Order: sequence, then C-alpha cells, then structure tokens
Amino acid sequence: MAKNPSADHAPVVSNFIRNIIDGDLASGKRASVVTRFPPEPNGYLHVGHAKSICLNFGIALDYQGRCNLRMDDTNPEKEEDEYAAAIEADVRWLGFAWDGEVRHASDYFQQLYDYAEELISAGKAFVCELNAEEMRDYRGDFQKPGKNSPYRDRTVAENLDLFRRMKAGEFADGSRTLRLKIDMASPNLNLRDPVIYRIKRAHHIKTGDTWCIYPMYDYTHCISDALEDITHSLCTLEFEDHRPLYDWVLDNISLGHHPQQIEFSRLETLYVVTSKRKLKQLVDEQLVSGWDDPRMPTISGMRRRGYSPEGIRLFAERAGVSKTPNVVDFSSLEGAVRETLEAASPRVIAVLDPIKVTLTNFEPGVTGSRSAPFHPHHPEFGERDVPIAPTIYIEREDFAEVPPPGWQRLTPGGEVRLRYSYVIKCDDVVKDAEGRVIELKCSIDPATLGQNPVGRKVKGVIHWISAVHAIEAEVRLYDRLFTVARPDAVRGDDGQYVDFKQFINAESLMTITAYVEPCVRDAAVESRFQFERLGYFVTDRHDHQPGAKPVFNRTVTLKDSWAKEQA
RNA sequence: AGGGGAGUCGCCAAGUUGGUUAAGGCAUCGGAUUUUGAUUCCGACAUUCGAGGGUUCGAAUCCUUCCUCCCCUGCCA
Repeated sequence: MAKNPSADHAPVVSNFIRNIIDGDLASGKRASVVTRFPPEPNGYLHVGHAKSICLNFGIALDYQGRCNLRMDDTNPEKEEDEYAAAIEADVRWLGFAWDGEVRHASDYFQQLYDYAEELISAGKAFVCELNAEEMRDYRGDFQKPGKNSPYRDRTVAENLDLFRRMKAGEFADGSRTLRLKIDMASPNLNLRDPVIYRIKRAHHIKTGDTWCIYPMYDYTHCISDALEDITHSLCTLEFEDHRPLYDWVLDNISLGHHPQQIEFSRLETLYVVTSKRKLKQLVDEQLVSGWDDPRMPTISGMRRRGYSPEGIRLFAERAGVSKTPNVVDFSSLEGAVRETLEAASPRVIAVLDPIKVTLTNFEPGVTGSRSAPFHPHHPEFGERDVPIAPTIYIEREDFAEVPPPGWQRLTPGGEVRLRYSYVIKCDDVVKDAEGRVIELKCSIDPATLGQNPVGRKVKGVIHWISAVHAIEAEVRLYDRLFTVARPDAVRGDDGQYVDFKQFINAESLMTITAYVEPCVRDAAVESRFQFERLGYFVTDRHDHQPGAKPVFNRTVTLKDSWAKEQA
C-alpha cells in the first residue's frame, strides 16, 4: 500500500475513496494513482471547487501519484481565456502543482473525432437530423420510454459521409447531431441515444475556428481521462447517472485504459451561493466589485479577503469526503482560516473607532514606553517600539459609562491596562452637546509599566495608539454577503423560489478610516496582520501601495467570548 | 416504466466479511493559565446508529417492511 502522507498534510483521515484506492493498489488493479481536476473555464473557481482541488491533488500527493489540471473546454460559447488564467492562478495559489502542462479537452479534439468515426464504423453511432424539440419529444420521460429516431438506421457509409460533412461545415448549426446508438427505452435517460457531437460555429479559446463541431461532455470526459491514464476519476454526485455512459463509451472504442469514475457529494456552504450562474449575476449586475470581491466565495475572493491557502486546505480536510450531503457552515471556514493565521500573523495595534484620551499626568522624559513583540509566542517575529504621548486613542467600545455585569474594560473611575503600557484610571468624561463622549481624561499609574500594580488586580487590557504617532489607514470591514443561510432556497407565498439577490446583506461592506501603527505603511500587498483584540487584516491585493496610505481588508474577527456572552 | 443515490451527537465524519466501552474534527458547556475577554491547556459532550419487525449468545453492521431527503427528461458541464 503506497500510503505516504506528505508532511504538511495533517493525519490522513480515512474516506471511502481512499478505501477504494487502497483496495485497487493492494489487488494490483492499479499500480499507481493518477487523478485530475477538470474545470470548465466558464467562470471563477469557488470554495466548492477548492474541496475538489484539495481532494484530487491531495490524493495524488499522498499516494505519490500525479494530478493533472485539465480545462474541460468543449463549449466555446461559454468559455473565456480570462477564466482559464484565473483557474490556473487559483490552483497554484492554493499550493498545488499539476503534472506537466495544463491539459485541455480540446487537445484531444482530433482523437475524439477519430473515435467517433470508429463508433460510426462499428454501427454504434449515427447522424441524426431531429431538431432539439423533436429530440426532446422522442426521448420520452421518466414514465415513458423513448422512440427511436427515424434516422437511427442509416448505413455506416451514409453516417460516415454525413459526419465528415458536418465536420467540413456543410450543414447549419443545430441541424444535425451525432448520437450514440444505445437504448431509447433505458430507464436511465442518459442512455437514450445521447448526442455526442453538435454543430456550433463558435470561436474556441484554444482551437479558434478549426472546428465547427464540438464533442459533448459525456463523450469527451471519459476519453480525456483515459488518454491521460487517469486511474480514479473523481466527480460529484450528480454524475452518478452518467457513469454507465462513461463506461459504455470506453467499452466500445479501441482505447485500452479504463479509469474508474467515483462520485462524492459536493460541498455546500451556508450563507453563500456557489452556482457559477448566480455568482456571474452578482458580478454582471455589479452587486459586488468583481469575481474577486472579498465577499465572494470564489477562491480569488477569499484570497483577496485574506484567507490563507493553508486555512482553505484545512477546511477542505475537515469537511470530509462522503456521499452524504456535505453542508458546512461558512463559519467553519473562518475558523480554519483563523487557526492558520494565529501562528503566522504578526500583531500590530489599530484603533478602528477612536475616543480621544488625554493622559493628564503625562510627564515628558519620565513617562516611558516599552517595546512590544510582534507575536506573543514567537519572539523570532521581533519587536517594535510602541511610543506613548499625552494624547492617545482607544476603541470606543472599550469604554462604558454604565458597564454591564462582567465588564473588564474602562469605566468612569475605573482602571484598565493599556496593552504593553501603563494602567490608567478614568477621572473625567467629556461629552459634546448631544451627550456623546468625545474625550476621556485619564491618569497614569507610573508604577505599572511592565509590572502589575501592588495591592490590587487590574483585569482588563485594552489596545490604544498614540495620536501623534498613528497613521491613517483605509479599512474595509466585511460581513457575510447574504442575510439568510440558504439565499437560493427561499420560497415565497406562491411556493416559487424568490430572487436570491434580495437577501444581500446591505451591511456586508463598511469602509472606515482607522489609526494604525506606522510600521505597517511599508507592508507589501497581501501582508497579513492581527490587529490585537480585533481580528486578522490583510493589505489589499489591488489597492494597497507600500509607502502610501495603507488599505486593509478585514479577513475575519477574533473569537469573542465576551460578545457571545452579551448576545 | 421510472432510474440513480443518501440517512451514525447541533454540523461534518470513521466504523459495514456481526463480537460486545459507537473513532476523530468543528461547535457547545465547564475549569486553569494569560498585559489580546485571543491563543494554549485540562475536562464534559450519542445506552445509541431514519422507524418498526426479525435472525443471533451477540447487530450501526445480516434479513424484512416502512419513512424522509437529494439527483436525472440541455444539441450545458
């Protein structure tokens, strides 16, 4: 058994696919493991694809096999170079390397064509002239068997001639198809003489205008897999009904290799839509800034949001592989991301919603500052100075005039520790005409820098920043894009699905100006930080420029047991 | 004449040639540590495997009846 989990992979969890592979290796049915990830370049990859990527590439890694990246580009009307490029970038960013060059189903168009002639010659395929509507009618339905096409019994010579003329462009789009001769009475509709070639004059991203006939998915996928020596072809549950066709094609052409298709349940997340069509709608209708808007569940959106590849991989692993519905709350993803960010992110202080605090007994030359580590458990991250001055900002929500029970932060007359600095006491609250707190006058306990006060315990610690030392930064606070768990599955009074777009969270993006430590100004794009007590933030891939006013996206907040308790 | 799948703790998920205490993770709830109400650390968390019946010394695993959910009628993938 060639089980060899790579080091960066957590302990391998058994799943039914691994069991099949173990069995195949043990029995000698397979000598090695070759998988593939086969996206259609008709949109951006999302979190569901991430699971499939992790599964396919992860298995190849663990079994010391290979995994191909193959663009399933058989429908030129929907496919674009932009999508293909994004797919490659996303897979690479997730941390995986495909075997050799990127493959394309279109690389095999000639071979696919030749096998089609082979099937015709063997009397197993025919050129049909039924139009789409007639074909639907002839197909029958769940209750009724279909009827044979009137063109089903043409001679091999006639079929060959017609198919060649289809290829040569002699017929109009949609006027003819090549169909397999299987069984119009099959209870599996996929087997009722499926179409395998259609005429479509469309410019193809790879083959240009070379072809005017294009093969269909069912015919293409199995042959592509076989040509690439794939051993285990992993796909989602909705293809289970297609497996008999996958096998039929390979059993009826002169191609020796026969991969095994294995289906698993697709990953679904709550508070998210993952249909490419709906995601495209959000983009096209400008309800988000693009496919990589940080609120999008696309891989590029998650990347821009600041999610780590490690976190996404951890999430995929935790989601598991099975045939039962795999519905996972999006917060599970956030948890996995948070977990990977905890050890990896330098800490820095930022104040998002400031209240001015005047330190009334500040003494220049006497009141001191200390340096603070960039990570409390990793001294190798280094330290920086956190200067104090007579005027500082603290977070508005760290002060309460009338504190709830259990409050550990600042109150009138109360004490609190300034992170990495002194204990202060609030002596005075200054308000404006509307009664809003605009300033706090506090006094420092000079004996508390780097040491605990004697005779009393100060439990609370809050973050703060010196007003003169702080720099401004644009900070984008993101929240979930939808207000309901299943935005695409809500039914109205008439029982019909209501438009998912009406559940868009109006507060999913809030842009603010925050005060941050000056050391982040020169951070490169996609630098991740933990703003202490607030959460993880990343410099924006597109809008942040080192040296200029920083632009941060909030990746995810810290866990907050206090907030939970209050709720 | 319908076909194909799936039902194990709030969410994932092992376990299925029957063998006796039903893995693990997430979440949750306690408690300890903590100059992040974070992290870390300890501890708790399914007499029960969709329901009923049966076989057996013994069943989540075998038989049987029933219930629920998902997918399939593109010249999309």
